Amino acid sequence: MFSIGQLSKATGVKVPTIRYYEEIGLLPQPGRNAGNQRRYGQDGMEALGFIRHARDLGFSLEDIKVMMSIEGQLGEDCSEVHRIAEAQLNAVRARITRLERLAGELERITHLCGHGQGGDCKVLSALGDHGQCGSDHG
Amino acid sequence: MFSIGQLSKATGVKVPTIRYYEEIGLLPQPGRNAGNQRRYGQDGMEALGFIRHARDLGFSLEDIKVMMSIEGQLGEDCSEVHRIAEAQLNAVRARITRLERLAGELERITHLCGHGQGGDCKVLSALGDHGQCGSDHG
DNA sequence: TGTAGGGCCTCTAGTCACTAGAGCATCAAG
DNA sequence: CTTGATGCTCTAGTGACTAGAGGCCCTACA
Repeated sequence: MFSIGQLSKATGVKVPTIRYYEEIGLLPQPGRNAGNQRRYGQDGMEALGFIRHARDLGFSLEDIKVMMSIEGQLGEDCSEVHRIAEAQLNAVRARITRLERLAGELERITHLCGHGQGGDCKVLSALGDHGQCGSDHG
Repeated sequence: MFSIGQLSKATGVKVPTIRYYEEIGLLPQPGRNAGNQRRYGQDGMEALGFIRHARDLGFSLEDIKVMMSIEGQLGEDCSEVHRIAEAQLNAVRARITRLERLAGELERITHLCGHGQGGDCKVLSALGDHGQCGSDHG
């Protein structure tokens, strides 16, 4: 039996975040001790570990809710989980592509700058004028 | 002179977003016509273009506010803008690195799956157990 | 047994960058 | 003169938390 603070330390999820997950129905309500404090068992630990890992992988809480509702069902239907995971993979890949273009553009922009020697700042004008961009980000 | 709708179409920034930028002091308050409707000139167009471009590059509105306050000052001090842009570049690069690790992990996870033929779902167990991860994401 | 301090409780409100909707006024075209 | 699009303000909602107030509880130590 862990207190919320012990659970927090063990999983790296902050105490108010754990309570928030409970509030939105992502974590089941744990038992309470005589003084109305939350007491978690191994299952609570595992559920929170699942959420934490999935959040690290960029899944939304909504996606996680769906996956958790599927988990533990008789003859778990993997196809929905698979669909969610693949959608997430595609989203991540798209984000990478976009960010790489942005990095290129930012690199170009920062190299324009003479580091504050005064005069007009090319960084600012580059930011102000999309037409100067090498690539078609955004 | 443009209406807010024309400005929106020209820049691709939605009408409520333009009003929001004005509300938080990012865009100067434009003039109004007899019927209290906003009327923008070329300067408004340019300011919004600057914001839009910088947002596309991932700058926060706070960063943009600083950059805009620097812009137009006598002997613009480029160093602050440069610092912001470089910090932004570093942040973008870090995000790319992280996302690449996530993509690898997601790829690994989705490939575990037999597409819903029943039985226990390895995607779910992979998500539940960080120890299964190949890399040290998150 | 008393007490000090941490941890825990609920509740409200704030964050960022918008987005949606209500309910009304105004504008431009026919 | 009417109609429908566009505009106005205001409030509230989004996601995923985070911060703070004001109080209760638990544990360790004297």
